[in-house]
Amino acid sequence: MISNTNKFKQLAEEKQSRIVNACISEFAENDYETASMNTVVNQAGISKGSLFNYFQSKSILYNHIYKLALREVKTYLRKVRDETAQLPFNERLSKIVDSGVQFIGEHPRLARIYFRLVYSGDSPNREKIVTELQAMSEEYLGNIIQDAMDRNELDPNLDKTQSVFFLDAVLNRFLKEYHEVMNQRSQDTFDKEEWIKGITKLFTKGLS
Amino acid sequence: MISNTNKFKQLAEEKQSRIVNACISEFAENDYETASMNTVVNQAGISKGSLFNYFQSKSILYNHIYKLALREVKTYLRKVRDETAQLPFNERLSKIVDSGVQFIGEHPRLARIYFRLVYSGDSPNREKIVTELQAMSEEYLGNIIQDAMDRNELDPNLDKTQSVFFLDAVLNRFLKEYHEVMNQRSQDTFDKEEWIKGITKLFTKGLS
DNA sequence: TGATAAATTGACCACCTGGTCAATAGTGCT
DNA sequence: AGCACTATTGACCAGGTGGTCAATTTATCA
Repeated sequence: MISNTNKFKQLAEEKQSRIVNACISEFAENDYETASMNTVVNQAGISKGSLFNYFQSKSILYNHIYKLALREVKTYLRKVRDETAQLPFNERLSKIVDSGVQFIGEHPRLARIYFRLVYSGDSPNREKIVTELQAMSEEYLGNIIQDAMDRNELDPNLDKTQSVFFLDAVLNRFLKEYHEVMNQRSQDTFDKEEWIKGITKLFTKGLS
Repeated sequence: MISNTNKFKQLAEEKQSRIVNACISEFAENDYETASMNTVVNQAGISKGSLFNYFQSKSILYNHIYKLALREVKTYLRKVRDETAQLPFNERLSKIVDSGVQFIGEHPRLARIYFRLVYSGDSPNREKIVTELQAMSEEYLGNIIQDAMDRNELDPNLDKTQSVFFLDAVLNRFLKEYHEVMNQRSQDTFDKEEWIKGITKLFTKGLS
Protein backbone atom coordinates (compact mmCIF):
# COMPACT_ATOMS: atom_id res chain seq x y z
CA MET A 1 0.00 0.00 0.00
CA ILE A 2 2.81 2.41 0.82
CA SER A 3 4.85 1.92 -2.32
CA ASN A 4 2.47 1.61 -5.23
CA THR A 5 5.05 0.57 -7.78
CA ASN A 6 4.59 -2.81 -6.09
CA LYS A 7 1.51 -3.21 -8.22
CA PHE A 8 3.79 -2.92 -11.21
CA LYS A 9 6.46 -5.21 -9.83
CA GLN A 10 3.89 -7.94 -9.30
CA LEU A 11 3.00 -8.01 -12.97
CA ALA A 12 4.17 -10.78 -15.25
CA GLU A 13 7.72 -10.10 -16.41
CA GLU A 14 6.69 -10.03 -20.04
CA LYS A 15 4.10 -7.35 -19.40
CA GLN A 16 6.51 -5.33 -17.30
CA SER A 17 9.10 -5.26 -20.02
CA ARG A 18 6.53 -4.39 -22.66
CA ILE A 19 5.59 -1.36 -20.59
CA VAL A 20 9.15 -0.37 -19.69
CA ASN A 21 10.09 -0.65 -23.33
CA ALA A 22 7.30 1.61 -24.46
CA CYS A 23 8.22 4.15 -21.80
CA ILE A 24 11.90 4.16 -22.73
CA SER A 25 11.02 4.73 -26.35
CA GLU A 26 8.62 7.53 -25.59
CA PHE A 27 10.88 9.34 -23.14
CA ALA A 28 13.83 8.91 -25.48
CA GLU A 29 11.99 10.43 -28.41
CA ASN A 30 10.27 13.25 -26.56
CA ASP A 31 11.14 15.31 -23.59
CA TYR A 32 9.09 15.06 -20.46
CA GLU A 33 6.29 17.49 -21.25
CA THR A 34 5.90 16.28 -24.80
CA ALA A 35 5.98 12.57 -24.06
CA SER A 36 2.45 11.20 -24.19
CA MET A 37 0.93 8.70 -21.83
CA ASN A 38 -1.49 7.76 -24.59
CA THR A 39 1.38 6.77 -26.82
CA VAL A 40 2.95 4.72 -24.06
CA VAL A 41 -0.33 2.97 -23.45
CA ASN A 42 -0.87 2.15 -27.10
CA GLN A 43 2.69 1.02 -27.63
CA ALA A 44 2.58 -1.19 -24.59
CA GLY A 45 -0.79 -2.61 -25.54
CA ILE A 46 -2.47 -1.90 -22.23
CA SER A 47 -5.24 0.41 -21.18
CA LYS A 48 -4.76 3.86 -19.79
CA GLY A 49 -6.46 2.92 -16.56
CA SER A 50 -3.95 0.14 -16.01
CA LEU A 51 -0.95 2.37 -16.51
CA PHE A 52 -2.29 4.84 -14.00
CA ASN A 53 -3.00 1.98 -11.70
CA TYR A 54 0.65 0.87 -11.78
CA PHE A 55 2.06 4.41 -11.65
CA GLN A 56 -0.13 7.08 -10.11
CA SER A 57 1.20 9.89 -12.25
CA LYS A 58 3.36 10.71 -15.23
CA SER A 59 6.12 12.08 -13.04
CA ILE A 60 6.22 8.93 -10.91
CA LEU A 61 6.50 6.88 -14.06
CA TYR A 62 9.27 9.10 -15.36
CA ASN A 63 11.12 8.72 -12.10
CA HIS A 64 10.94 4.97 -12.36
CA ILE A 65 12.37 4.98 -15.86
CA TYR A 66 15.06 7.49 -15.07
CA LYS A 67 16.24 5.48 -12.08
CA LEU A 68 16.38 2.39 -14.22
CA ALA A 69 18.54 4.20 -16.77
CA LEU A 70 20.78 5.57 -14.08
CA ARG A 71 21.27 2.15 -12.52
CA GLU A 72 22.42 0.84 -15.88
CA VAL A 73 24.90 3.69 -16.32
CA LYS A 74 26.26 3.26 -12.82
CA THR A 75 26.90 -0.44 -13.33
CA TYR A 76 28.82 0.32 -16.48
CA LEU A 77 30.91 3.02 -14.88
CA ARG A 78 31.74 1.00 -11.80
CA LYS A 79 32.88 -1.88 -13.93
CA VAL A 80 35.28 0.14 -16.04
CA ARG A 81 36.62 1.98 -13.01
CA ASP A 82 37.50 -1.22 -11.24
CA GLU A 83 38.91 -2.88 -14.32
CA THR A 84 41.27 0.01 -14.98
CA ALA A 85 42.39 0.77 -11.45
CA GLN A 86 45.97 -0.26 -12.19
CA LEU A 87 46.41 1.63 -15.46
CA PRO A 88 48.16 4.97 -15.84
CA PHE A 89 45.93 8.03 -16.18
CA ASN A 90 46.00 8.38 -19.94
CA GLU A 91 45.19 4.73 -20.60
CA ARG A 92 42.56 4.77 -17.93
CA LEU A 93 40.90 7.82 -19.40
CA SER A 94 40.92 6.21 -22.83
CA LYS A 95 39.14 3.16 -21.50
CA ILE A 96 36.56 5.29 -19.76
CA VAL A 97 35.74 7.25 -22.88
CA ASP A 98 35.66 4.04 -24.83
CA SER A 99 33.23 2.44 -22.42
CA GLY A 100 31.01 5.50 -22.74
CA VAL A 101 31.00 5.03 -26.47
CA GLN A 102 30.20 1.38 -26.02
CA PHE A 103 27.34 2.13 -23.66
CA ILE A 104 25.79 4.46 -26.19
CA GLY A 105 26.06 1.78 -28.83
CA GLU A 106 24.34 -0.76 -26.64
CA HIS A 107 21.73 1.48 -25.04
CA PRO A 108 21.05 4.36 -27.39
CA ARG A 109 17.62 5.06 -25.96
CA LEU A 110 18.86 5.17 -22.38
CA ALA A 111 21.67 7.45 -23.49
CA ARG A 112 19.15 9.72 -25.08
CA ILE A 113 17.08 9.90 -21.93
CA TYR A 114 20.23 10.70 -20.01
CA PHE A 115 21.27 13.52 -22.33
CA ARG A 116 17.77 14.91 -22.42
CA LEU A 117 17.79 14.98 -18.66
CA VAL A 118 21.22 16.51 -18.20
CA TYR A 119 21.15 19.10 -20.92
CA SER A 120 17.55 19.92 -21.24
CA GLY A 121 14.42 21.03 -19.87
CA ASP A 122 11.85 20.36 -17.42
CA SER A 123 11.79 16.84 -16.14
CA PRO A 124 10.28 16.66 -12.68
CA ASN A 125 12.84 16.91 -9.87
CA ARG A 126 15.34 17.97 -12.46
CA GLU A 127 17.35 20.03 -10.03
CA LYS A 128 17.56 17.26 -7.49
CA ILE A 129 18.54 14.73 -10.14
CA VAL A 130 21.17 16.94 -11.71
CA THR A 131 22.69 17.65 -8.31
CA GLU A 132 22.77 13.93 -7.71
CA LEU A 133 24.45 13.32 -11.05
CA GLN A 134 27.00 16.01 -10.36
CA ALA A 135 27.85 14.45 -7.03
CA MET A 136 28.22 11.12 -8.77
CA SER A 137 30.53 12.58 -11.40
CA GLU A 138 32.50 14.49 -8.78
CA GLU A 139 33.06 11.29 -6.89
CA TYR A 140 33.79 9.15 -9.92
CA LEU A 141 36.09 11.41 -11.91
CA GLY A 142 37.41 12.85 -8.67
CA ASN A 143 38.75 9.45 -7.72
CA ILE A 144 40.32 8.90 -11.10
CA ILE A 145 42.08 12.24 -10.89
CA GLN A 146 43.09 11.75 -7.27
CA ASP A 147 44.65 8.40 -8.10
CA ALA A 148 46.66 10.03 -10.87
CA MET A 149 47.71 12.86 -8.55
CA ASP A 150 48.85 10.35 -5.95
CA ARG A 151 51.03 8.67 -8.56
CA ASN A 152 52.48 12.02 -9.64
CA GLU A 153 50.99 11.63 -13.09
CA LEU A 154 49.12 14.89 -12.62
CA ASP A 155 49.99 18.16 -10.90
CA PRO A 156 49.54 17.49 -7.16
CA ASN A 157 48.34 21.06 -6.64
CA LEU A 158 45.39 20.74 -9.02
CA ASP A 159 42.07 22.23 -8.11
CA LYS A 160 40.20 18.96 -8.12
CA THR A 161 36.71 20.45 -8.39
CA GLN A 162 37.70 22.41 -11.46
CA SER A 163 39.54 19.53 -13.06
CA VAL A 164 36.58 17.25 -12.59
CA PHE A 165 34.31 19.88 -14.05
CA PHE A 166 36.44 20.31 -17.15
CA LEU A 167 36.82 16.59 -17.67
CA ASP A 168 33.12 16.06 -17.18
CA ALA A 169 32.31 18.84 -19.62
CA VAL A 170 34.47 17.42 -22.39
CA LEU A 171 33.48 13.81 -21.83
CA ASN A 172 29.78 14.55 -21.77
CA ARG A 173 29.90 16.81 -24.74
CA PHE A 174 31.94 14.32 -26.72
CA LEU A 175 29.62 11.46 -25.90
CA LYS A 176 26.62 13.57 -26.75
CA GLU A 177 28.15 14.43 -30.08
CA TYR A 178 29.00 10.80 -30.70
CA HIS A 179 25.47 9.82 -29.84
CA GLU A 180 24.00 12.31 -32.27
CA VAL A 181 26.41 11.31 -35.01
CA MET A 182 25.50 7.66 -34.54
CA ASN A 183 21.84 8.49 -34.69
CA GLN A 184 21.81 10.29 -37.97
CA ARG A 185 24.83 11.47 -39.84
CA SER A 186 27.47 9.67 -41.84
CA GLN A 187 29.18 7.57 -39.26
CA ASP A 188 32.19 6.86 -41.42
CA THR A 189 33.81 10.26 -41.17
CA PHE A 190 33.97 9.94 -37.40
CA ASP A 191 37.34 8.65 -36.26
CA LYS A 192 36.63 7.56 -32.71
CA GLU A 193 40.19 6.58 -31.86
CA GLU A 194 41.56 9.89 -32.99
CA TRP A 195 39.14 11.71 -30.75
CA ILE A 196 39.91 9.58 -27.75
CA LYS A 197 43.59 10.27 -28.31
CA GLY A 198 42.87 13.98 -28.47
CA ILE A 199 40.90 13.98 -25.24
CA THR A 200 43.50 12.08 -23.26
CA LYS A 201 46.26 14.26 -24.61
CA LEU A 202 44.46 17.47 -23.68
CA PHE A 203 44.00 16.36 -20.10
CA THR A 204 47.27 14.54 -19.48
CA LYS A 205 49.11 17.63 -20.65
CA GLY A 206 46.66 20.22 -19.40
CA LEU A 207 46.46 18.84 -15.88
CA SER A 208 50.09 17.85 -15.47
CA MET B 1 3.29 40.11 -49.30
CA ILE B 2 6.28 37.76 -49.64
CA SER B 3 7.82 38.38 -46.23
CA ASN B 4 5.02 38.68 -43.73
CA THR B 5 7.16 39.82 -40.86
CA ASN B 6 6.89 43.14 -42.64
CA LYS B 7 3.53 43.50 -41.03
CA PHE B 8 5.33 43.29 -37.73
CA LYS B 9 8.14 45.63 -38.68
CA GLN B 10 5.66 48.29 -39.65
CA LEU B 11 4.19 48.38 -36.19
CA ALA B 12 4.94 51.19 -33.78
CA GLU B 13 8.28 50.59 -32.07
CA GLU B 14 6.70 50.55 -28.65
CA LYS B 15 4.29 47.82 -29.64
CA GLN B 16 7.02 45.81 -31.30
CA SER B 17 9.17 45.82 -28.23
CA ARG B 18 6.23 44.94 -26.01
CA ILE B 19 5.67 41.86 -28.15
CA VAL B 20 9.34 40.93 -28.46
CA ASN B 21 9.70 41.27 -24.73
CA ALA B 22 6.81 38.98 -24.01
CA CYS B 23 8.19 36.41 -26.45
CA ILE B 24 11.67 36.51 -24.97
CA SER B 25 10.26 35.94 -21.52
CA GLU B 26 8.06 33.10 -22.61
CA PHE B 27 10.70 31.31 -24.65
CA ALA B 28 13.25 31.81 -21.89
CA GLU B 29 11.01 30.30 -19.26
CA ASN B 30 9.64 27.41 -21.34
CA ASP B 31 11.02 25.34 -24.10
CA TYR B 32 9.47 25.54 -27.50
CA GLU B 33 6.64 23.06 -27.13
CA THR B 34 5.65 24.29 -23.70
CA ALA B 35 5.78 27.99 -24.46
CA SER B 36 2.26 29.31 -24.90
CA MET B 37 1.07 31.74 -27.50
CA ASN B 38 -1.78 32.66 -25.19
CA THR B 39 0.69 33.74 -22.54
CA VAL B 40 2.63 35.79 -25.05
CA VAL B 41 -0.53 37.47 -26.18
CA ASN B 42 -1.65 38.30 -22.68
CA GLN B 43 1.77 39.51 -21.60
CA ALA B 44 2.09 41.69 -24.66
CA GLY B 45 -1.41 43.06 -24.27
CA ILE B 46 -2.53 42.29 -27.79
CA SER B 47 -5.09 39.92 -29.23
CA LYS B 48 -4.33 36.46 -30.48
CA GLY B 49 -5.52 37.34 -33.94
CA SER B 50 -3.00 40.14 -34.15
CA LEU B 51 -0.07 37.99 -33.15
CA PHE B 52 -0.98 35.43 -35.81
CA ASN B 53 -1.36 38.25 -38.25
CA TYR B 54 2.21 39.45 -37.61
CA PHE B 55 3.68 35.93 -37.45
CA GLN B 56 1.81 33.19 -39.26
CA SER B 57 2.84 30.45 -36.89
CA LYS B 58 4.53 29.70 -33.62
CA SER B 59 7.62 28.37 -35.33
CA ILE B 60 8.00 31.48 -37.46
CA LEU B 61 7.73 33.58 -34.33
CA TYR B 62 10.31 31.44 -32.58
CA ASN B 63 12.64 31.82 -35.50
CA HIS B 64 12.34 35.57 -35.35
CA ILE B 65 13.21 35.62 -31.65
CA TYR B 66 16.05 33.17 -31.99
CA LYS B 67 17.64 35.18 -34.78
CA LEU B 68 17.36 38.27 -32.69
CA ALA B 69 19.15 36.55 -29.81
CA LEU B 70 21.83 35.22 -32.12
CA ARG B 71 22.45 38.64 -33.60
CA GLU B 72 23.02 39.99 -30.10
CA VAL B 73 25.49 37.24 -29.26
CA LYS B 74 27.37 37.68 -32.50
CA THR B 75 27.82 41.39 -31.93
CA TYR B 76 29.25 40.70 -28.52
CA LEU B 77 31.63 38.04 -29.75
CA ARG B 78 32.85 40.07 -32.67
CA LYS B 79 33.58 43.00 -30.41
CA VAL B 80 35.69 41.04 -27.95
CA ARG B 81 37.54 39.22 -30.72
CA ASP B 82 38.59 42.45 -32.36
CA GLU B 83 39.47 44.13 -29.11
CA THR B 84 41.78 41.30 -28.07
CA ALA B 85 43.45 40.57 -31.40
CA GLN B 86 46.84 41.70 -30.10
CA LEU B 87 46.82 39.82 -26.80
CA PRO B 88 48.56 36.51 -26.16
CA PHE B 89 46.38 33.41 -26.16
CA ASN B 90 45.87 33.04 -22.43
CA GLU B 91 44.90 36.68 -21.91
CA ARG B 92 42.71 36.59 -24.94
CA LEU B 93 40.92 33.49 -23.75
CA SER B 94 40.37 35.09 -20.36
CA LYS B 95 38.75 38.09 -21.95
CA ILE B 96 36.51 35.91 -24.06
CA VAL B 97 35.27 33.93 -21.09
CA ASP B 98 34.82 37.15 -19.20
CA SER B 99 32.75 38.66 -21.96
CA GLY B 100 30.58 35.56 -21.97
CA VAL B 101 29.99 36.04 -18.28
CA GLN B 102 29.19 39.67 -18.88
CA PHE B 103 26.74 38.85 -21.64
CA ILE B 104 24.87 36.50 -19.36
CA GLY B 105 24.67 39.19 -16.73
CA GLU B 106 23.26 41.70 -19.18
CA HIS B 107 20.98 39.40 -21.16
CA PRO B 108 19.99 36.52 -18.90
CA ARG B 109 16.85 35.73 -20.86
CA LEU B 110 18.63 35.62 -24.20
CA ALA B 111 21.28 33.42 -22.65
CA ARG B 112 18.59 31.11 -21.43
CA ILE B 113 17.03 30.85 -24.87
CA TYR B 114 20.46 30.11 -26.26
CA PHE B 115 21.20 27.33 -23.79
CA ARG B 116 17.76 25.86 -24.23
CA LEU B 117 18.34 25.76 -27.93
CA VAL B 118 21.83 24.30 -27.85
CA TYR B 119 21.41 21.75 -25.14
CA SER B 120 17.82 20.84 -25.36
CA GLY B 121 14.98 19.68 -27.21
CA ASP B 122 12.78 20.27 -30.00
CA SER B 123 12.85 23.76 -31.32
CA PRO B 124 11.88 23.86 -34.97
CA ASN B 125 14.83 23.68 -37.35
CA ARG B 126 16.95 22.70 -34.40
CA GLU B 127 19.36 20.68 -36.50
CA LYS B 128 19.87 23.45 -38.98
CA ILE B 129 20.37 25.99 -36.24
CA VAL B 130 22.80 23.86 -34.28
CA THR B 131 24.84 23.20 -37.40
CA GLU B 132 24.90 26.92 -38.02
CA LEU B 133 26.05 27.58 -34.46
CA GLN B 134 28.76 24.95 -34.74
CA ALA B 135 30.05 26.52 -37.92
CA MET B 136 30.07 29.86 -36.15
CA SER B 137 31.99 28.48 -33.22
CA GLU B 138 34.39 26.61 -35.49
CA GLU B 139 35.13 29.83 -37.29
CA TYR B 140 35.36 31.99 -34.19
CA LEU B 141 37.38 29.79 -31.86
CA GLY B 142 39.23 28.38 -34.83
CA ASN B 143 40.60 31.81 -35.61
CA ILE B 144 41.64 32.41 -32.02
CA ILE B 145 43.48 29.11 -31.94
CA GLN B 146 45.02 29.63 -35.38
CA ASP B 147 46.35 33.01 -34.32
CA ALA B 148 47.97 31.42 -31.28
CA MET B 149 49.43 28.62 -33.39
CA ASP B 150 50.87 31.15 -35.80
CA ARG B 151 52.58 32.88 -32.89
CA ASN B 152 53.94 29.57 -31.59
CA GLU B 153 51.94 29.92 -28.41
CA LEU B 154 50.23 26.61 -29.16
CA ASP B 155 51.41 23.38 -30.72
CA PRO B 156 51.55 24.04 -34.48
CA ASN B 157 50.53 20.44 -35.16
CA LEU B 158 47.26 20.70 -33.26
CA ASP B 159 44.14 19.12 -34.67
CA LYS B 160 42.21 22.33 -34.94
CA THR B 161 38.77 20.77 -35.22
CA GLN B 162 39.34 18.83 -32.03
CA SER B 163 40.83 21.76 -30.17
CA VAL B 164 37.91 23.97 -31.10
CA PHE B 165 35.51 21.28 -29.99
CA PHE B 166 37.15 20.91 -26.59
CA LEU B 167 37.35 24.61 -26.04
CA ASP B 168 33.77 25.06 -27.10
CA ALA B 169 32.67 22.26 -24.79
CA VAL B 170 34.34 23.73 -21.73
CA LEU B 171 33.36 27.32 -22.45
CA ASN B 172 29.74 26.50 -23.09
CA ARG B 173 29.45 24.24 -20.11
CA PHE B 174 31.11 26.77 -17.86
CA LEU B 175 28.86 29.57 -19.01
CA LYS B 176 25.81 27.39 -18.63
CA GLU B 177 26.85 26.57 -15.10
CA TYR B 178 27.49 30.22 -14.38
CA HIS B 179 24.12 31.13 -15.80
CA GLU B 180 22.37 28.62 -13.58
CA VAL B 181 24.29 29.67 -10.51
CA MET B 182 23.38 33.29 -11.15
CA ASN B 183 19.75 32.40 -11.53
CA GLN B 184 19.27 30.63 -8.28
CA ARG B 185 22.01 29.52 -5.96
CA SER B 186 24.26 31.38 -3.57
CA GLN B 187 26.31 33.51 -5.91
CA ASP B 188 28.94 34.26 -3.30
CA THR B 189 30.65 30.89 -3.31
CA PHE B 190 31.38 31.20 -7.00
CA ASP B 191 34.84 32.57 -7.63
CA LYS B 192 34.65 33.63 -11.25
CA GLU B 193 38.28 34.72 -11.53
CA GLU B 194 39.55 31.43 -10.19
CA TRP B 195 37.55 29.53 -12.78
CA ILE B 196 38.71 31.70 -15.64
CA LYS B 197 42.27 31.11 -14.50
CA GLY B 198 41.64 27.37 -14.45
CA ILE B 199 40.18 27.33 -17.94
CA THR B 200 42.99 29.31 -19.51
CA LYS B 201 45.57 27.17 -17.74
CA LEU B 202 44.00 23.94 -18.94
CA PHE B 203 44.08 25.03 -22.54
CA THR B 204 47.36 26.93 -22.66
CA LYS B 205 49.07 23.88 -21.21
CA GLY B 206 46.91 21.23 -22.81
CA LEU B 207 47.20 22.61 -26.33
CA SER B 208 50.85 23.71 -26.17
C1' DT C 1 -19.12 64.07 -42.27
C1' DG C 2 -19.48 59.91 -44.46
C1' DA C 3 -17.57 56.23 -47.10
C1' DT C 4 -13.94 53.09 -47.81
C1' DA C 5 -10.08 50.48 -46.39
C1' DA C 6 -7.05 48.51 -42.95
C1' DA C 7 -6.02 46.86 -38.35
C1' DT C 8 -7.57 44.50 -34.33
C1' DT C 9 -10.37 41.62 -31.70
C1' DG C 10 -11.84 37.36 -29.15
C1' DA C 11 -15.21 33.72 -29.50
C1' DC C 12 -14.60 29.57 -31.58
C1' DC C 13 -12.51 25.19 -33.70
C1' DA C 14 -10.51 20.57 -33.66
C1' DC C 15 -7.32 18.26 -31.26
C1' DC C 16 -4.54 16.64 -27.52
C1' DT C 17 -3.26 16.36 -22.61
C1' DG C 18 -2.94 13.84 -17.81
C1' DG C 19 -6.00 11.66 -15.06
C1' DT C 20 -10.62 9.23 -13.25
C1' DC C 21 -13.91 5.67 -12.28
C1' DA C 22 -18.12 2.96 -13.09
C1' DA C 23 -18.49 -1.06 -15.60
C1' DT C 24 -16.64 -5.35 -17.17
C1' DA C 25 -13.67 -9.48 -17.41
C1' DG C 26 -10.94 -12.71 -15.06
C1' DT C 27 -9.44 -15.58 -11.15
C1' DG C 28 -9.68 -18.57 -7.24
C1' DC C 29 -12.28 -20.79 -3.64
C1' DT C 30 -16.07 -23.51 -1.60
C1' DA D 1 -22.03 -23.43 -10.23
C1' DG D 2 -22.02 -19.47 -7.55
C1' DC D 3 -19.70 -16.12 -4.97
C1' DA D 4 -16.26 -12.71 -3.81
C1' DC D 5 -12.40 -10.26 -4.95
C1' DT D 6 -9.16 -8.20 -8.00
C1' DA D 7 -7.31 -6.58 -12.52
C1' DT D 8 -8.38 -4.28 -16.56
C1' DT D 9 -10.83 -1.44 -19.55
C1' DG D 10 -11.98 2.84 -22.22
C1' DA D 11 -15.46 6.45 -22.38
C1' DC D 12 -15.21 10.56 -20.21
C1' DC D 13 -13.56 14.99 -17.87
C1' DA D 14 -11.67 19.66 -17.39
C1' DG D 15 -8.24 22.25 -19.17
C1' DG D 16 -4.91 23.62 -22.46
C1' DT D 17 -3.03 23.95 -27.31
C1' DG D 18 -2.07 26.45 -32.04
C1' DG D 19 -4.68 28.57 -35.25
C1' DT D 20 -9.00 30.93 -37.72
C1' DC D 21 -12.17 34.42 -39.23
C1' DA D 22 -16.53 37.08 -39.08
C1' DA D 23 -17.31 41.13 -36.76
C1' DT D 24 -15.88 45.36 -34.93
C1' DT D 25 -12.89 49.24 -34.15
C1' DT D 26 -9.67 52.59 -35.99
C1' DA D 27 -7.40 55.26 -39.62
C1' DT D 28 -7.55 57.50 -44.20
C1' DC D 29 -9.04 60.67 -47.42
C1' DA D 30 -12.68 63.36 -50.34
